[in-house]
Amino acid sequence: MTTEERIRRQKEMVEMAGRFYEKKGLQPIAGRIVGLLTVMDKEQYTFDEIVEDLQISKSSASNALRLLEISGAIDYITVPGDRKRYFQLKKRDKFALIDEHRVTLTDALNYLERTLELKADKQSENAVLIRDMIDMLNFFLNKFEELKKEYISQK
Amino acid sequence: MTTEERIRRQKEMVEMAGRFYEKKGLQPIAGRIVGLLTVMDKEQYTFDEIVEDLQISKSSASNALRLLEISGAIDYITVPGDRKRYFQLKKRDKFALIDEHRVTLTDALNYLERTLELKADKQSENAVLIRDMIDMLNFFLNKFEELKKEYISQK
DNA sequence: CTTTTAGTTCGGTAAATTATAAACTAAAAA
DNA sequence: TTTTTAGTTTATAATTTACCGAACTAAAAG
Repeated sequence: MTTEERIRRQKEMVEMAGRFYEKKGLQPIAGRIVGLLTVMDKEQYTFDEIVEDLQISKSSASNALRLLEISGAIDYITVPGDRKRYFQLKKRDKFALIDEHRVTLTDALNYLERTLELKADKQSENAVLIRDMIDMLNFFLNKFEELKKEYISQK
Repeated sequence: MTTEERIRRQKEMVEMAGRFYEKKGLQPIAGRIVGLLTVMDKEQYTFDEIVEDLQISKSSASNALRLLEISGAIDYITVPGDRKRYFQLKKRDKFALIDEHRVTLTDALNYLERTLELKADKQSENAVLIRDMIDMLNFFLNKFEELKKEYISQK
């Protein structure tokens, strides 16, 4: 693969990544920024480079960058004697992705438990289904921690 | 807890459930409908009951119900000699919730694999992080199936 | 044949979201 | 001191989403 070919494909991938992050609730421009910082070989981008590469306005960039920093997706470094910020993907624990899912499942578990409590007839079809799901969620959530340990020790 | 107290709390719970499903991408009214069918003791609702209970227009109800049926969240039964549809939560496999997460994680895995392939320097910080995440996702996704089997056999 | 029932479809609108341009600011450079 | 840099803020435009009312329809009931 030539360098130009690689860069072309990477730019396509930034778009795909953007849509991927949009589905997770990011606004389009924020998604593209995360895509850019994840997919391209360059790992630090200045404000102006982001504006230029994604062809967006400075205000959109400013807004999205602020949001992404608050939410912990990105951060930036500075170099002494250089006023620019160099934005980069926040180096997260590799378990972060899995842990997010664990949180979502825990939320679901809480919602289902509170719902079951309020059922007049705990033997109704829905109540039984809810109880089954609660039971299964508990099983999986407990195993999560075990799996993490197993994974770490195996390395 | 008196019956009125229970119903009052259940109605509060329908709101909470609605917001819960909104976060999953459902529009507000669709979320409330799923909440209603999940939380309340009544397990089948007619079109008019939904319109009445949630205080929404017929068109909003029609729209949301169509969407929810297409997406497989609800279905309805009919009774011979009765033109009404009785909407209910689709009785899904209790693993459905877990399986959805598996699909999401698989999507993430694909995205990361395609991204890693395009990296010029596979030893760059991001590339190494991406490889670690891919490795861990593979580990967890494989264990998922094992866990399902373990859960089923233990019952 | 007319009326009622059980919704569906269409057109419009209000509200929310997303993005922009332009004015502004604080710090550094000239 | 003036100018430039590196953004931020503000006001607004454009787009999208969510919802409603009203007209409509197909089947059943009267």
